Formats: sequence, C-alpha cells, structure tokens
Amino acid sequence: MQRNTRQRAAILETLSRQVDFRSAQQIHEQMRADGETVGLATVYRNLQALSRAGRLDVLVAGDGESLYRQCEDTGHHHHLVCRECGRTVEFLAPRLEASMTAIAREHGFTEVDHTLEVFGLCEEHSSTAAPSEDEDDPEEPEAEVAAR
Amino acid sequence: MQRNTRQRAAILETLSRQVDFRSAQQIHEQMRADGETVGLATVYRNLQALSRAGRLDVLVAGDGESLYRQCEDTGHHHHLVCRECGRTVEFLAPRLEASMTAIAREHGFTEVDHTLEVFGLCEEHSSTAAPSEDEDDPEEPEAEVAAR
DNA sequence: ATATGTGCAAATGCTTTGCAACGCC
DNA sequence: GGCGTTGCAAAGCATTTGCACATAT
Repeated sequence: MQRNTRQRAAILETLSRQVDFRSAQQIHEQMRADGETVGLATVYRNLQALSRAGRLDVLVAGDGESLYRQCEDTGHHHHLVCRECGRTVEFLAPRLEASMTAIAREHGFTEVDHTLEVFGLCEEHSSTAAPSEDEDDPEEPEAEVAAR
Repeated sequence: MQRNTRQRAAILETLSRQVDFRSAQQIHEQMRADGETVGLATVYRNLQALSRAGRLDVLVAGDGESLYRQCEDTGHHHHLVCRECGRTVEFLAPRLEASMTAIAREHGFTEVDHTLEVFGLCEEHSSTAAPSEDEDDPEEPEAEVAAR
C-alpha cells in the first residue's frame, strides 16, 4: 500500500463520510451509487490493507462478516454498538487489558489478542417500560449490525 | 428438535468426548473417522439446533467459522483459546461484567450483552521467541488436534 | 520503466437449503 | 402413518486469488 490511486482515495473519502460500521459490500454499493467505478475486489483489498495499517477499525459481526469504520483513536479500544441503529461508542478498558494479559500468562499463553464487543440498545432505541411484545419500530434503521 | 435419532445421539456422544472447541467440519470428520455415517448437513443442523437449545457453547472464530463445544458451565464465562490447537480455558471476569454495565449505562445503553474471546498460543505452541518466565504449569500438554 | 494496483471472473471455504427418501413416535 | 430428520448435491455468501492490463512514481 504505497501508491495513491483514484480508487483508494475514493474509498477513503467514502469512509470518511460514514459514521457507523459498514461491510465491504455496503461500502462498495455506496460508492457505485455515488457514481464511482471501483471493483469489489479492490474495495476488499484496500479495506484489508487499510485496517492492517491501522487506519480502519474492523469489527467482526456475529455471522463472521467484517465491518469497517474509519478509526480516529488508533490505539486499542472496544465498541459499544447499538443493535438497532448501529450507533457506536468507543471506549477503553485498560484494566481489562491487564487482566487478559495476566490470565493468559497464568495459563502459559503468549501472543495473546482479544476481541471484546458490546452490543445493546442505545438510549434512543431502549424500550423503556415498553411492554409491547411485537415491536413496531416506526424508525427506519439505516444500518444493521447483524448479530444472529 | 424433538426426535431421538441415531445421528443426533452420535453427535452428542462425539461432543461429550471433545474437550476443546471444534468446527462443524472437524466434528464431522471425527465422526467419520470413528466409523459413524452422518451427513455433513446433519451435523450442521444439529449443532445449530443444540446451540439454540443452549446445550452447546458456540464461539465464532476470527475468520467467521463457528466452533462448538459441550457446555458445562451454563453461566456467563469467557474463553482463552489457542489459535493453533484449540485448547481452551474458561475463565470468569466479574470485574469486566461490572465495567461493561457501567460503561453501557453511562452512555444510555440498555439490554447490554457482550462477547469477549481471547486468542493466543498455548504454552506448547508458543514460538520460542518469547522468553516467558519460568511458568511451571503442570497441566497436561497433550491436545489432540484435527489436522487442517 | 516497472513495481504496484486494479478489474473481472473464477475459485474458495463455510454454511444453508431443496427435495425425496427415511424412520422415530 | 405422519411428520420430524437425514443425505446429497446444488445453491448462497462473503471473501480471496490468478492474471492480463493500467498507472503512479
């Protein structure tokens, strides 16, 4: 990843306008809709390269699909994602990191890495005292962070 | 999932002898090796049904593959899994639970749920590059691994 | 000029599904 | 005997890859 191509720029530009996590395919679709002509494989290759370079945040959904989002905080962090609208809050958990390292070492494990993602309902989508079984949400969810 | 078939029994039996997380395909392979004649689709269908019924622990690997294991501890717990052989250590992280709840509440999230999985290389599969302290782990260093 | 990046389509790998045959209850 | 179950192969999906062509530097 060393050259500046029109495609890469377009991908970054598209990403810069996304707020929530999106799959490679959604990003590709979005780009086509915006009139860009980019191959799907190129999108995949770049998203991969960019995340490898630490410029993107990757999140693996419950079904194994990878979701990407522009990353501001380059350090290690986690996400609190709304199951309904995809709204995301980044947070740090320094003590957690320490605990993980300790537990791993305790069991002789090395090269440890961990994934922690928190899913819930953001304030706006919390069914506060809503006893209705069948939730008929009038809001149109524009992003689905599929869990499964 | 209401009938007792030879296949389902065989799958459960096979699972009962597994210690670590295994993919559907590995389980299927194992069964064939043991002389069972079961279709791969059946293995998938049953693993799914069983996990839905809460009788199995499911773990989604980094590449999206689902790994299954018999579940003893029905409570909430996490896993430390060896990337190489699948050896698994269960652990609890009570403080983590508390932190998650706190962070979620802080951001107005409700009905929070989280996933935490730790991957690494167990002692046996650690590349010697890391000069780990003399950790005397008297644990059985034998792990039967399904080649891949 | 030339190493990189791109596009397309074919290939992968895991998982799901359609459908006829099968076998518990 | 009916209906959940199974098997097989085909279909699905997200993602990767081979290869010829295009293009930044």
